[in-house]
This record gives sequence, structure tokens and C-alpha cells, in this order.
Amino acid sequence: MAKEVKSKEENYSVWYNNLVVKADLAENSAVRGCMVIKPYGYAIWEKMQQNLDRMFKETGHVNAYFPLFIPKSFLSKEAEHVDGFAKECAVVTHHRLMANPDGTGVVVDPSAKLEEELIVRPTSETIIWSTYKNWIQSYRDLPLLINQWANVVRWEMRTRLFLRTAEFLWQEGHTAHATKDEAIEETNKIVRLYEKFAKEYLAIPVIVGAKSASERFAGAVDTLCIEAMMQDGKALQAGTSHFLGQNFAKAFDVQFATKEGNLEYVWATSWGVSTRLMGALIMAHSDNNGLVLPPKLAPIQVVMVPIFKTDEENDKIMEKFGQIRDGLQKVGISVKIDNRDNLRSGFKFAEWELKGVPVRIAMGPRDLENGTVEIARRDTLSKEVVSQDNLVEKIEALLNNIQDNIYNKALLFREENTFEIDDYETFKQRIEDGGFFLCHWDGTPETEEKIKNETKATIRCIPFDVEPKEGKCMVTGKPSAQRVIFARSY
RNA sequence: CGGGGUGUAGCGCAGUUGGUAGCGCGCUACGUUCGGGACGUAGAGGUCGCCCGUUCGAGUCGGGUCACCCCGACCA
Repeated sequence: MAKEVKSKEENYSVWYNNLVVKADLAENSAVRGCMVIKPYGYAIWEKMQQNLDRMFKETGHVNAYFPLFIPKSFLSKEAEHVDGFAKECAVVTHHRLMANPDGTGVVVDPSAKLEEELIVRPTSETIIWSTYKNWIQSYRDLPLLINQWANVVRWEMRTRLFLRTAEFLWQEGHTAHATKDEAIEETNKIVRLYEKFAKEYLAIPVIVGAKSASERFAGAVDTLCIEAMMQDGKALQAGTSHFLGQNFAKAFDVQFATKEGNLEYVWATSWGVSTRLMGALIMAHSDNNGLVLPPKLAPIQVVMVPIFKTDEENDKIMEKFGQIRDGLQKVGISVKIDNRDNLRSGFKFAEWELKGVPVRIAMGPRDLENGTVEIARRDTLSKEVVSQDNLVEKIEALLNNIQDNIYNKALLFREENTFEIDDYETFKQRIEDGGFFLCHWDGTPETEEKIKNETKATIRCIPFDVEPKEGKCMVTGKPSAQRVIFARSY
């Protein structure tokens, strides 16, 4: 009998547990909401990293690394940026411990107080721009296209595994350009890169657009984003790309000599995606049997499970499995042979489904006799017995098929849960069931605020890829240039 | 920081009017099993979140405290 699994609305943690657990920090520790990423979960993050990193490099970016600690004074140089992050910073005040005079453990050594406190980076704009000041003198130094893979800390009031942990891993790109247009182009290029990554690797369709003023990144002139729909109809911001204008250049005095010999401030962008993508992956695709991983990100793409009674049968199956594995590995498919002898095959089936392995190959005495294998696919849970001939080609095709199918399923779900609504009362009712709502909005923060307060829905983005059609704001009736996307979000 | 809830074995939970600490899963050993989460037998595993109080006696009653979860404010 299959074990009953909680519905995803109740609790994702059953299958989160394959990937990540909440950090078990000491009792009374002030740190909340840190996560331990388990090897299996980290392997998925590594695959994301590898592919994103390659895409960044293909578009002319290079990696660098900047310090974890940021002097407090750096953070105060860009006014809006301070406002945005000051409330959630971890601050280092001392640099030494000493034995507790009462003999119990250690205490902070009061004589080791830092002259200037250090902030654990919540994002690296400030320390990077104070460095760029020294790297940029001439238009010949531009554009400067740098990315960093790092951890950051944001002391959130409330944390949520994967979606809002206190410490998370991410990549942050920081670029400097000679012209406004070039910086805007970079901002667009990256948001489109993220869109492509989401589609082709995460198998998640996303809406590309711009944030409204109130949802904008602290210190940005314009924030572009990709927004994904989770299976409960809520939106998840999966990546952002900011056009920073000359705000940081002015705050950190980064000027360059133009070809004509004038001094000008550089134009900046910053952009990032984080381990939040892991949460997106899970919430977009999982079913009641556990995770469903897209083949391109699955640490194990094919698992092989033997079905046997005797050691002799097992030996024969293992020999066949070895041959199949070698064939699959030759074309770059990652394979796991599950030869644990203390578990029955049915248990293994369920376990690998919980882990989201895209394809399972089972082989038993019957298959040995007939020259067949049983192939099961995780996305549809269907299985079929096929001949062992051309197995590598079959599996390759199947993995591609699964990747596409997962994407199409998510796309269909989003389309079925996206609605055009013109009447605010209808909107208030329908928002309860989740989904994306394309509505007219008068463009004012006041109306946006009112809708948020009354419905908990926010403007996810002003979408780029829909034909703008004029209309009237669903709340105020004032003119609207185009529909924007409202949704409740994580 | 406001509102609600929960702390008992690795995990999930029960524990009656206060009277020797329980169940399921998991774990260890052996045996039988093996085409969708097997079964039997034997075993290991607990300062009942913490402190104070009431009592002959507290998992249970009272007071305090800490932590976690959910809903808000904040946010990728």
C-alpha cells in the first residue's frame, strides 16, 4: 500500500526534506531560518550554477569575489539603499572572545570592540562600487561586466525555507557602462537570460516585466523581473535585473573620462537569482508522490532498480545494468544503480519518486528472459515494457520529452489560471482562488496600496510581452495604458 | 512586535479524576520474503522544552520563561 502523503497545500516539507533541512542551531541562538542544504539538494543548485554561469560567460561576463564584510559607512552612502536594507542587517561589533570570568564558556571581549562596525552583506552593491571607483577611469575600462557567486544575509522578521531564509546563496551581477542606453540594454539582456534559463532548465514559464515603483529594488531606477506561478496560484519572483541609473556611481563617485575628454558618471546595473529557485522548482512541479525534477537539473536522471529473488538473478541483472549504465554515461546521462539488498523494489520505486528522479528502469527475471526492461517516467507516472535494443536512444528521447512535458504542463496550468478582470468586486472574489489577474491600473501607488490592503494582492509586474491596450483602472476608473499582473505572492 | 497554535524516543503522535513513560514509523540482529511502500521474533532508544511553586507523589495542576509553527507588518 502506498503511504499517504500530505497535500502540498498542507506541507511541502515531506519532499523538501530530500534537499534541505532547517539548520539545527543551538537553543537560544538568535539566528533563525538558516538552512542546511543536503548533498542531493546542493547537487541541484550546482547544476543551476553551472548552467547559469555558462550563460553569463557566453554573454561576456566574468566572475570575481568581494568581501563578506562591509564597513557600516559604505551602506549609508546611497540613501534609498540604506532605507531598503538597514532594518535587516547582521552587524559585527567585536573581533575577539575571551574565557568567561565566572568559568562558564566564553564571552565577548569588551576590549575587542571594532572602531567601525561591519555589516554582513545583504547584497554587495556598496562594497563593489567602492571598488569599481578604483577600477574605472576611462571609457576604455567600460563596460565592466562582473558576476559573483556568494552567500548573503538578510535578517528577515519571518523566514521560510528556501523562499526567505536568513542566509541564502545567490549570484549577483554588477555592471558598469558608459551610456544609459547600454546599461538599459544590459538590464534587459539579463532578464531575458533569466527567462530562458527558467524555461529551458527549470521548465518553468515566467512572465517578464517591470516592477511598479513601490516594488522596486532599493536604489534602482527600474527593476525588471521574472514572475512564476506556483501550483497554489501564488506568484513567486524568481529573478530580478535592476537598472541603477547613476545612483551608485554618484554615491561612490565613480566617474570616467569620455572619448571627448569629459568626466561623466557611469551607468550601472545589478541582477541576481538565488536558492529561492529551488523553492520555485519544487512548488511548480511537485505532485503528491513527491518532487518532479526536470531532467536538465536532476542530479540523478535515471535510476535502475533490480527485481530479484535469488543472488543468481541479481548477478545477472547487475551485469545487464552495468552495461546499460555504461551506455547511458557515454552520452552524458547520470545514472544510479540501486542495488541495496535490504529493501524491496516497491519501496525503492516510491523512494526515487519522492526524490523526483525523471526516469526509472526496472529489470526482473521476466525481463531477463524476454530481453526487455520496464521504463517508468516520473512526470506522468506511466510505465512501459520495452526491448533492450537501442535503449540509450530511447532514454535520451524520453528525457527530452519529459523536460518539455513538465514545462508544457506548467505553462498550461498558468494559462488556465490567468484571467482578465475589469470589475474590482469580481477581482476581490476571484483573487481568493489564486492565479494571475490581468487588470487595468491607473498607475498610482495609492491605488496599488489600496488593492494590496484590501486583497493582499500586489502588482507582480507590468508585463513586456503582451500588446498594450488602453482601458480604465478597475478601482478608480481613471485611464490605464495597459493591463498589469496582480497576484498574491510568496 | 500584535493575533492564534504547539512543545513527550530520530520522525509523527497518544497519555483518563495527579500514582512505575506509551503507540506507529524508523533503527539494530536473525529468519522467512521479493514485478508497487513485506512479515515474524528479539533488542536499543526518554533529564516529558526550561525554571519555580502546590503535593506524600507532577507529563498531568498553578505561575513564569524559552523555542517552534501559522496569520499580519518586512522581504528575493
